[in-house]
Amino acid sequence: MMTRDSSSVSRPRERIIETASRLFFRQGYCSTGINQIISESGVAKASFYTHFPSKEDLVIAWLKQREERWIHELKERVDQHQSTDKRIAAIYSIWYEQIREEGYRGCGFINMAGEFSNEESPVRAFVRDHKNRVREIIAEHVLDEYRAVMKPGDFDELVNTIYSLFDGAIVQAQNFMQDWPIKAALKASIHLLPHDRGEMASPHE
Amino acid sequence: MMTRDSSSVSRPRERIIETASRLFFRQGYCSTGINQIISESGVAKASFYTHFPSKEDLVIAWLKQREERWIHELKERVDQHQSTDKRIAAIYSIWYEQIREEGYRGCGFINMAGEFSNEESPVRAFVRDHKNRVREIIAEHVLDEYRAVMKPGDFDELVNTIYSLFDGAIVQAQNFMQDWPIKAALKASIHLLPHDRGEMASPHE
DNA sequence: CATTTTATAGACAGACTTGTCTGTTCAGGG
DNA sequence: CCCTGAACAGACAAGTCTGTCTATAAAATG
Repeated sequence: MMTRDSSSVSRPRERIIETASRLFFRQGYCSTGINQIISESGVAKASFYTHFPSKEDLVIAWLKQREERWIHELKERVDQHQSTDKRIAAIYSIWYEQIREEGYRGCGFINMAGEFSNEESPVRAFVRDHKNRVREIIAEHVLDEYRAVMKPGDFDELVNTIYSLFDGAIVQAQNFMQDWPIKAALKASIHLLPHDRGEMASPHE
Repeated sequence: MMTRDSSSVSRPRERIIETASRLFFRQGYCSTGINQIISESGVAKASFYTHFPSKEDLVIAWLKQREERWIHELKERVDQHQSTDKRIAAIYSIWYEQIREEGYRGCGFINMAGEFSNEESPVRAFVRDHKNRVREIIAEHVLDEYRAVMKPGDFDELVNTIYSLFDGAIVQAQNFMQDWPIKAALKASIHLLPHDRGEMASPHE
Protein backbone atom coordinates (compact mmCIF):
# COMPACT_ATOMS: atom_id res chain seq x y z
CA MET A 1 0.00 0.00 0.00
CA MET A 2 2.76 2.43 0.95
CA THR A 3 0.72 5.15 2.52
CA ARG A 4 3.53 7.28 3.72
CA ASP A 5 2.40 9.72 6.32
CA SER A 6 4.11 12.88 5.25
CA SER A 7 6.99 11.35 3.38
CA SER A 8 10.22 12.78 4.64
CA VAL A 9 9.09 16.24 5.61
CA SER A 10 9.77 15.58 9.29
CA ARG A 11 12.42 13.53 11.02
CA PRO A 12 11.78 9.83 11.65
CA ARG A 13 11.01 10.16 15.32
CA GLU A 14 8.29 12.73 14.68
CA ARG A 15 6.88 10.73 11.78
CA ILE A 16 6.67 7.63 13.96
CA ILE A 17 4.88 9.39 16.81
CA GLU A 18 2.49 11.08 14.42
CA THR A 19 1.60 7.76 12.80
CA ALA A 20 1.32 6.03 16.16
CA SER A 21 -0.95 8.80 17.31
CA ARG A 22 -3.35 8.11 14.48
CA LEU A 23 -3.21 4.32 14.63
CA PHE A 24 -3.18 3.77 18.38
CA PHE A 25 -6.06 6.17 18.75
CA ARG A 26 -8.18 4.74 15.95
CA GLN A 27 -7.42 1.04 16.22
CA GLY A 28 -6.20 0.62 19.78
CA TYR A 29 -2.89 -0.62 21.12
CA CYS A 30 -3.17 -4.40 20.62
CA SER A 31 -4.72 -4.14 17.19
CA THR A 32 -1.92 -1.94 15.89
CA GLY A 33 1.30 -3.71 14.94
CA ILE A 34 4.79 -2.33 14.75
CA ASN A 35 4.93 -3.33 11.10
CA GLN A 36 1.94 -1.16 10.24
CA ILE A 37 3.44 1.75 12.13
CA ILE A 38 6.80 1.57 10.40
CA SER A 39 5.30 1.03 6.96
CA GLU A 40 2.82 3.89 7.26
CA SER A 41 5.37 6.27 8.68
CA GLY A 42 7.88 5.36 5.98
CA VAL A 43 10.61 4.37 8.38
CA ALA A 44 12.92 1.39 8.55
CA LYS A 45 12.37 -1.10 11.33
CA ALA A 46 15.88 -0.57 12.62
CA SER A 47 15.28 3.17 12.76
CA PHE A 48 12.18 2.57 14.79
CA TYR A 49 14.03 0.50 17.35
CA THR A 50 16.84 3.00 17.68
CA HIS A 51 14.32 5.67 18.67
CA PHE A 52 12.03 3.51 20.76
CA PRO A 53 13.27 0.47 22.69
CA SER A 54 9.86 -1.16 22.55
CA LYS A 55 6.27 -0.76 21.46
CA GLU A 56 5.29 0.21 24.98
CA ASP A 57 7.88 2.98 25.02
CA LEU A 58 6.26 4.35 21.88
CA VAL A 59 2.80 4.40 23.36
CA ILE A 60 4.13 6.23 26.40
CA ALA A 61 5.87 8.77 24.16
CA TRP A 62 2.64 9.29 22.27
CA LEU A 63 0.59 9.73 25.45
CA LYS A 64 3.14 12.23 26.70
CA GLN A 65 2.80 14.31 23.54
CA ARG A 66 -0.98 14.00 23.59
CA GLU A 67 -1.06 15.05 27.22
CA GLU A 68 0.96 18.21 26.56
CA ARG A 69 -1.19 19.30 23.63
CA TRP A 70 -4.34 18.39 25.47
CA ILE A 71 -3.57 20.27 28.68
CA HIS A 72 -2.49 23.29 26.65
CA GLU A 73 -5.67 23.29 24.58
CA LEU A 74 -7.84 22.83 27.65
CA LYS A 75 -6.27 25.70 29.58
CA GLU A 76 -6.45 27.96 26.56
CA ARG A 77 -10.14 27.34 25.97
CA VAL A 78 -11.07 27.66 29.64
CA ASP A 79 -9.10 30.83 30.31
CA GLN A 80 -10.88 32.65 27.50
CA HIS A 81 -13.96 32.96 29.67
CA GLN A 82 -14.64 34.57 33.05
CA SER A 83 -17.88 33.01 34.26
CA THR A 84 -17.83 29.50 35.65
CA ASP A 85 -20.75 28.52 33.43
CA LYS A 86 -18.88 29.43 30.29
CA ARG A 87 -15.71 27.83 31.56
CA ILE A 88 -17.55 24.57 32.03
CA ALA A 89 -18.99 24.92 28.56
CA ALA A 90 -15.44 25.44 27.30
CA ILE A 91 -14.19 22.08 28.52
CA TYR A 92 -17.09 20.40 26.78
CA SER A 93 -16.56 22.34 23.57
CA ILE A 94 -13.62 20.13 22.58
CA TRP A 95 -15.75 17.01 22.71
CA TYR A 96 -18.65 18.75 21.12
CA GLU A 97 -16.43 19.27 18.10
CA GLN A 98 -14.84 15.83 18.14
CA ILE A 99 -18.09 13.90 18.23
CA ARG A 100 -19.05 15.57 14.96
CA GLU A 101 -16.02 14.21 13.18
CA GLU A 102 -16.00 10.85 11.45
CA GLY A 103 -15.00 7.87 13.57
CA TYR A 104 -15.24 9.38 17.03
CA ARG A 105 -13.20 7.28 19.43
CA GLY A 106 -13.73 8.95 22.80
CA CYS A 107 -10.85 9.55 25.19
CA GLY A 108 -7.55 8.10 24.00
CA PHE A 109 -6.24 7.86 27.54
CA ILE A 110 -9.20 5.88 28.85
CA ASN A 111 -9.12 3.59 25.84
CA MET A 112 -5.42 2.85 26.28
CA ALA A 113 -5.79 2.23 30.02
CA GLY A 114 -8.53 -0.27 29.24
CA GLU A 115 -6.11 -2.40 27.25
CA PHE A 116 -3.59 -2.64 30.09
CA SER A 117 -5.06 -4.80 32.80
CA ASN A 118 -1.99 -4.62 35.01
CA GLU A 119 -2.58 -1.54 37.11
CA GLU A 120 1.15 -1.23 37.84
CA SER A 121 1.88 -0.79 34.13
CA PRO A 122 3.50 2.51 33.08
CA VAL A 123 0.58 3.20 30.78
CA ARG A 124 -1.92 2.89 33.61
CA ALA A 125 0.26 5.07 35.81
CA PHE A 126 0.53 7.73 33.12
CA VAL A 127 -3.20 7.79 32.49
CA ARG A 128 -3.82 8.07 36.21
CA ASP A 129 -1.49 11.05 36.43
CA HIS A 130 -3.06 12.63 33.37
CA LYS A 131 -6.54 12.36 34.81
CA ASN A 132 -5.30 13.94 38.02
CA ARG A 133 -3.92 16.86 36.06
CA VAL A 134 -7.22 17.36 34.26
CA ARG A 135 -8.94 17.19 37.62
CA GLU A 136 -6.62 19.90 38.86
CA ILE A 137 -7.49 22.11 35.92
CA ILE A 138 -11.15 21.77 36.76
CA ALA A 139 -10.39 22.73 40.34
CA GLU A 140 -8.07 25.64 39.62
CA HIS A 141 -9.13 27.00 36.25
CA VAL A 142 -12.83 26.19 36.07
CA LEU A 143 -14.35 26.12 39.53
CA ASP A 144 -11.82 28.26 41.38
CA GLU A 145 -14.27 31.00 42.35
CA TYR A 146 -16.25 28.44 44.34
CA ARG A 147 -13.31 27.36 46.44
CA ALA A 148 -13.53 30.30 48.79
CA VAL A 149 -17.25 30.11 49.39
CA MET A 150 -17.44 26.38 50.11
CA LYS A 151 -16.20 23.99 52.72
CA PRO A 152 -13.01 22.32 51.40
CA GLY A 153 -14.59 18.86 51.47
CA ASP A 154 -17.64 20.07 49.59
CA PHE A 155 -15.49 21.79 47.02
CA ASP A 156 -13.46 18.65 46.37
CA GLU A 157 -16.65 16.67 46.02
CA LEU A 158 -18.01 19.17 43.53
CA VAL A 159 -14.85 18.89 41.47
CA ASN A 160 -14.99 15.10 41.56
CA THR A 161 -18.63 15.02 40.58
CA ILE A 162 -18.25 17.39 37.69
CA TYR A 163 -15.26 15.42 36.53
CA SER A 164 -17.08 12.08 36.71
CA LEU A 165 -19.93 13.56 34.75
CA PHE A 166 -17.42 14.75 32.19
CA ASP A 167 -15.75 11.38 31.71
CA GLY A 168 -19.09 9.59 31.77
CA ALA A 169 -20.39 11.77 28.97
CA ILE A 170 -17.32 11.06 26.84
CA VAL A 171 -17.72 7.31 27.29
CA GLN A 172 -21.46 7.37 26.67
CA ALA A 173 -21.00 9.50 23.57
CA GLN A 174 -18.48 6.95 22.33
CA ASN A 175 -20.88 4.13 23.06
CA PHE A 176 -23.92 5.61 21.38
CA MET A 177 -22.01 7.71 18.85
CA GLN A 178 -24.34 10.59 19.59
CA ASP A 179 -23.93 13.94 21.27
CA TRP A 180 -26.77 13.93 23.76
CA PRO A 181 -24.57 12.67 26.60
CA ILE A 182 -22.33 15.69 26.12
CA LYS A 183 -25.26 18.08 26.11
CA ALA A 184 -26.90 16.52 29.17
CA ALA A 185 -23.66 16.47 31.15
CA LEU A 186 -22.91 20.09 30.39
CA LYS A 187 -26.34 21.18 31.52
CA ALA A 188 -26.19 19.03 34.65
CA SER A 189 -22.74 20.32 35.57
CA ILE A 190 -23.99 23.88 35.63
CA HIS A 191 -27.04 22.76 37.54
CA LEU A 192 -24.82 21.16 40.17
CA LEU A 193 -23.08 24.43 41.05
CA PRO A 194 -24.20 25.58 44.52
CA HIS A 195 -26.54 28.47 45.38
CA ASP A 196 -28.73 30.88 43.47
CA ARG A 197 -28.49 29.28 40.02
CA GLY A 198 -30.87 31.58 38.23
CA GLU A 199 -31.61 30.02 34.87
CA MET A 200 -30.84 33.31 33.22
CA ALA A 201 -29.26 36.53 34.33
CA SER A 202 -25.66 35.72 34.80
CA PRO A 203 -24.40 38.80 36.66
CA HIS A 204 -20.73 38.46 35.93
CA GLU A 205 -18.97 38.27 32.57
CA MET B 1 0.19 -25.61 34.23
CA MET B 2 -3.15 -27.31 33.85
CA THR B 3 -5.37 -25.04 35.86
CA ARG B 4 -8.65 -26.66 35.06
CA ASP B 5 -11.55 -24.43 35.90
CA SER B 6 -13.90 -26.84 37.63
CA SER B 7 -12.60 -30.01 36.07
CA SER B 8 -15.41 -31.90 34.42
CA VAL B 9 -18.24 -30.98 36.73
CA SER B 10 -20.03 -29.04 33.98
CA ARG B 11 -20.34 -29.65 30.28
CA PRO B 12 -17.67 -28.23 27.96
CA ARG B 13 -19.73 -25.36 26.65
CA GLU B 14 -20.41 -24.07 30.15
CA ARG B 15 -16.80 -24.54 31.19
CA ILE B 16 -15.62 -22.57 28.17
CA ILE B 17 -17.94 -19.64 28.81
CA GLU B 18 -17.09 -19.58 32.49
CA THR B 19 -13.37 -19.48 31.71
CA ALA B 20 -13.84 -16.90 28.99
CA SER B 21 -15.83 -14.82 31.43
CA ARG B 22 -12.91 -14.72 33.82
CA LEU B 23 -10.17 -14.21 31.24
CA PHE B 24 -11.88 -11.74 28.90
CA PHE B 25 -12.93 -9.67 31.87
CA ARG B 26 -9.57 -9.68 33.61
CA GLN B 27 -7.19 -9.55 30.67
CA GLY B 28 -9.27 -8.11 27.85
CA TYR B 29 -10.22 -9.60 24.49
CA CYS B 30 -7.01 -9.17 22.49
CA SER B 31 -4.74 -10.23 25.31
CA THR B 32 -6.60 -13.49 25.82
CA GLY B 33 -5.79 -16.27 23.37
CA ILE B 34 -7.90 -19.23 22.38
CA ASN B 35 -5.13 -21.51 23.59
CA GLN B 36 -5.29 -20.11 27.11
CA ILE B 37 -9.07 -20.45 27.15
CA ILE B 38 -9.06 -24.08 26.06
CA SER B 39 -6.22 -25.05 28.35
CA GLU B 40 -7.70 -23.38 31.43
CA SER B 41 -11.17 -24.74 30.80
CA GLY B 42 -9.81 -28.23 30.24
CA VAL B 43 -11.33 -28.64 26.80
CA ALA B 44 -9.95 -29.89 23.53
CA LYS B 45 -9.45 -27.37 20.78
CA ALA B 46 -11.73 -29.32 18.50
CA SER B 47 -14.44 -29.27 21.16
CA PHE B 48 -14.11 -25.52 21.42
CA TYR B 49 -14.60 -25.00 17.71
CA THR B 50 -17.62 -27.30 17.58
CA HIS B 51 -19.34 -25.10 20.16
CA PHE B 52 -18.13 -21.72 18.95
CA PRO B 53 -17.34 -20.98 15.30
CA SER B 54 -14.86 -18.26 16.23
CA LYS B 55 -13.36 -16.28 19.09
CA GLU B 56 -15.76 -13.43 18.42
CA ASP B 57 -18.74 -15.78 18.70
CA LEU B 58 -17.46 -16.73 22.14
CA VAL B 59 -17.17 -13.19 23.35
CA ILE B 60 -20.72 -12.50 22.19
CA ALA B 61 -21.97 -15.60 24.01
CA TRP B 62 -20.21 -14.45 27.16
CA LEU B 63 -21.62 -10.92 26.93
CA LYS B 64 -25.08 -12.38 26.45
CA GLN B 65 -24.77 -14.43 29.63
CA ARG B 66 -23.29 -11.52 31.54
CA GLU B 67 -26.09 -9.27 30.35
CA GLU B 68 -28.78 -11.64 31.60
CA ARG B 69 -27.22 -12.05 35.04
CA TRP B 70 -26.48 -8.37 35.28
CA ILE B 71 -29.96 -7.15 34.38
CA HIS B 72 -31.47 -9.69 36.75
CA GLU B 73 -29.23 -8.63 39.63
CA LEU B 74 -29.88 -4.95 38.95
CA LYS B 75 -33.66 -5.29 38.92
CA GLU B 76 -33.62 -7.41 42.04
CA ARG B 77 -31.56 -4.92 44.02
CA VAL B 78 -33.55 -1.91 42.85
CA ASP B 79 -36.98 -3.41 43.44
CA GLN B 80 -36.17 -4.12 47.09
CA HIS B 81 -36.58 -0.44 47.87
CA GLN B 82 -39.45 2.01 47.57
CA SER B 83 -37.89 5.46 47.74
CA THR B 84 -36.02 6.80 44.72
CA ASP B 85 -33.05 7.71 46.88
CA LYS B 86 -32.61 4.16 48.06
CA ARG B 87 -33.18 2.81 44.59
CA ILE B 88 -30.35 4.95 43.27
CA ALA B 89 -28.17 3.74 46.10
CA ALA B 90 -29.07 0.19 45.10
CA ILE B 91 -27.65 0.50 41.59
CA TYR B 92 -24.40 1.81 43.06
CA SER B 93 -24.26 -0.93 45.67
CA ILE B 94 -23.04 -3.46 43.12
CA TRP B 95 -20.04 -1.35 42.24
CA TYR B 96 -19.47 -0.42 45.82
CA GLU B 97 -18.91 -4.11 46.48
CA GLN B 98 -16.88 -4.79 43.34
CA ILE B 99 -14.36 -2.02 43.90
CA ARG B 100 -13.46 -3.62 47.23
CA GLU B 101 -12.47 -6.85 45.55
CA GLU B 102 -8.96 -7.52 44.28
CA GLY B 103 -8.26 -6.48 40.69
CA TYR B 104 -11.27 -4.30 39.99
CA ARG B 105 -11.74 -4.02 36.24
CA GLY B 106 -14.73 -1.69 35.87
CA CYS B 107 -17.49 -2.41 33.38
CA GLY B 108 -16.84 -5.45 31.22
CA PHE B 109 -19.09 -4.13 28.48
CA ILE B 110 -17.33 -0.78 28.20
CA ASN B 111 -13.93 -2.46 28.24
CA MET B 112 -14.91 -4.86 25.45
CA ALA B 113 -16.41 -2.10 23.34
CA GLY B 114 -13.17 -0.18 23.68
CA GLU B 115 -11.25 -2.97 21.97
CA PHE B 116 -13.52 -3.02 18.93
CA SER B 117 -12.93 0.13 16.96
CA ASN B 118 -15.34 -0.81 14.20
CA GLU B 119 -18.63 0.56 15.40
CA GLU B 120 -20.55 -1.84 13.14
CA SER B 121 -19.04 -4.82 14.94
CA PRO B 122 -21.48 -7.20 16.67
CA VAL B 123 -19.70 -6.56 19.96
CA ARG B 124 -20.23 -2.83 19.71
CA ALA B 125 -23.86 -3.36 18.74
CA PHE B 126 -24.42 -5.65 21.69
CA VAL B 127 -22.86 -3.25 24.16
CA ARG B 128 -24.94 -0.42 22.75
CA ASP B 129 -28.11 -2.47 23.24
CA HIS B 130 -27.03 -3.46 26.73
CA LYS B 131 -26.45 0.13 27.76
CA ASN B 132 -29.86 1.04 26.43
CA ARG B 133 -31.45 -1.66 28.54
CA VAL B 134 -29.69 -0.39 31.66
CA ARG B 135 -30.86 3.08 30.76
CA GLU B 136 -34.41 1.74 30.55
CA ILE B 137 -34.13 0.19 34.00
CA ILE B 138 -33.09 3.54 35.40
CA ALA B 139 -36.09 5.14 33.73
CA GLU B 140 -38.66 2.51 34.68
CA HIS B 141 -37.42 0.97 37.90
CA VAL B 142 -35.45 3.74 39.56
CA LEU B 143 -36.85 7.13 38.56
CA ASP B 144 -40.35 6.10 37.54
CA GLU B 145 -42.13 8.19 40.16
CA TYR B 146 -40.67 11.31 38.60
CA ARG B 147 -42.03 10.60 35.15
CA ALA B 148 -45.51 11.86 35.93
CA VAL B 149 -44.41 15.09 37.57
CA MET B 150 -41.95 16.20 34.92
CA LYS B 151 -42.06 17.29 31.33
CA PRO B 152 -41.13 14.27 29.16
CA GLY B 153 -38.03 16.00 27.81
CA ASP B 154 -36.85 16.92 31.28
CA PHE B 155 -37.42 13.40 32.49
CA ASP B 156 -35.36 11.89 29.70
CA GLU B 157 -32.61 14.35 30.40
CA LEU B 158 -32.61 13.44 34.07
CA VAL B 159 -32.31 9.77 33.17
CA ASN B 160 -29.47 10.47 30.77
CA THR B 161 -27.62 12.59 33.28
CA ILE B 162 -27.89 10.11 36.11
CA TYR B 163 -26.78 7.40 33.75
CA SER B 164 -23.75 9.33 32.53
CA LEU B 165 -22.80 10.02 36.10
CA PHE B 166 -23.11 6.32 36.81
CA ASP B 167 -20.86 5.22 33.95
CA GLY B 168 -18.43 8.03 34.63
CA ALA B 169 -18.05 6.91 38.22
CA ILE B 170 -17.35 3.34 37.15
CA VAL B 171 -14.64 4.45 34.73
CA GLN B 172 -13.07 6.85 37.20
CA ALA B 173 -13.09 4.22 39.93
CA GLN B 174 -11.32 1.89 37.51
CA ASN B 175 -8.79 4.56 36.68
CA PHE B 176 -7.93 5.56 40.22
CA MET B 177 -8.73 2.20 41.80
CA GLN B 178 -10.54 4.03 44.57
CA ASP B 179 -14.12 4.33 45.62
CA TRP B 180 -14.58 8.07 45.92
CA PRO B 181 -15.97 8.43 42.38
CA ILE B 182 -18.73 5.99 43.32
CA LYS B 183 -19.53 7.88 46.51
CA ALA B 184 -19.52 11.28 44.84
CA ALA B 185 -21.69 10.12 41.94
CA LEU B 186 -24.25 8.55 44.25
CA LYS B 187 -24.54 11.72 46.29
CA ALA B 188 -24.74 13.91 43.19
CA SER B 189 -27.41 11.72 41.60
CA ILE B 190 -29.69 12.20 44.56
CA HIS B 191 -28.87 15.88 44.54
CA LEU B 192 -29.92 16.12 40.90
CA LEU B 193 -33.45 14.92 41.57
CA PRO B 194 -35.92 17.79 41.17
CA HIS B 195 -38.21 19.09 43.96
CA ASP B 196 -37.47 20.11 47.54
CA ARG B 197 -33.81 18.94 47.34
CA GLY B 198 -31.62 21.13 49.46
CA GLU B 199 -31.94 24.90 48.98
CA MET B 200 -35.03 25.51 46.96
CA ALA B 201 -37.19 24.23 44.23
CA SER B 202 -36.02 25.54 40.92
CA PRO B 203 -38.43 25.53 37.97
CA HIS B 204 -35.61 24.00 35.95
CA GLU B 205 -36.07 25.38 32.50
C1' DC C 1 37.79 15.09 1.79
C1' DA C 2 37.25 11.72 5.43
C1' DT C 3 34.82 10.11 9.30
C1' DT C 4 30.99 9.41 11.98
C1' DT C 5 26.32 9.33 12.64
C1' DT C 6 21.77 8.20 10.96
C1' DA C 7 18.50 6.11 7.98
C1' DT C 8 17.54 2.64 4.64
C1' DA C 9 15.70 -2.21 3.07
C1' DG C 10 14.73 -6.41 4.27
C1' DA C 11 16.07 -11.10 5.91
C1' DC C 12 15.62 -13.55 10.00
C1' DA C 13 14.47 -15.69 14.72
C1' DG C 14 11.26 -17.33 17.69
C1' DA C 15 7.18 -17.10 19.78
C1' DC C 16 2.51 -16.52 19.33
C1' DT C 17 -2.12 -16.22 16.83
C1' DT C 18 -6.63 -18.49 15.08
C1' DG C 19 -8.41 -22.25 13.12
C1' DT C 20 -8.26 -27.22 10.85
C1' DC C 21 -7.49 -31.92 10.90
C1' DT C 22 -6.47 -36.77 12.39
C1' DG C 23 -7.03 -40.21 15.30
C1' DT C 24 -8.22 -42.02 20.15
C1' DT C 25 -11.10 -42.70 24.18
C1' DC C 26 -15.30 -43.38 26.35
C1' DA C 27 -20.19 -43.21 27.86
C1' DG C 28 -25.17 -44.12 26.76
C1' DG C 29 -28.76 -46.25 24.22
C1' DG C 30 -30.71 -49.77 21.17
C1' DC D 1 -22.65 -56.06 22.94
C1' DC D 2 -22.11 -52.93 19.56
C1' DC D 3 -22.52 -48.56 17.71
C1' DT D 4 -22.99 -43.73 17.59
C1' DG D 5 -21.84 -39.26 19.07
C1' DA D 6 -19.27 -36.35 21.85
C1' DA D 7 -15.09 -35.07 23.98
C1' DC D 8 -10.35 -35.94 24.11
C1' DA D 9 -5.06 -34.95 22.75
C1' DG D 10 -2.22 -32.82 19.95
C1' DA D 11 0.05 -32.12 15.38
C1' DC D 12 -0.33 -28.94 11.84
C1' DA D 13 -1.22 -24.82 8.59
C1' DA D 14 -0.75 -20.22 7.62
C1' DG D 15 -0.13 -16.20 9.17
C1' DT D 16 0.84 -12.70 12.79
C1' DC D 17 3.60 -10.60 16.29
C1' DT D 18 7.88 -8.15 18.42
C1' DG D 19 12.44 -7.52 18.14
C1' DT D 20 17.45 -8.40 16.09
C1' DC D 21 20.69 -8.32 12.64
C1' DT D 22 23.38 -7.33 8.39
C1' DA D 23 24.67 -4.55 4.91
C1' DT D 24 24.11 -0.42 2.16
C1' DA D 25 23.28 4.39 1.37
C1' DA D 26 22.82 9.09 2.65
C1' DA D 27 23.74 12.96 5.35
C1' DA D 28 25.96 15.57 8.69
C1' DT D 29 30.31 17.03 10.90
C1' DG D 30 35.28 17.41 11.62
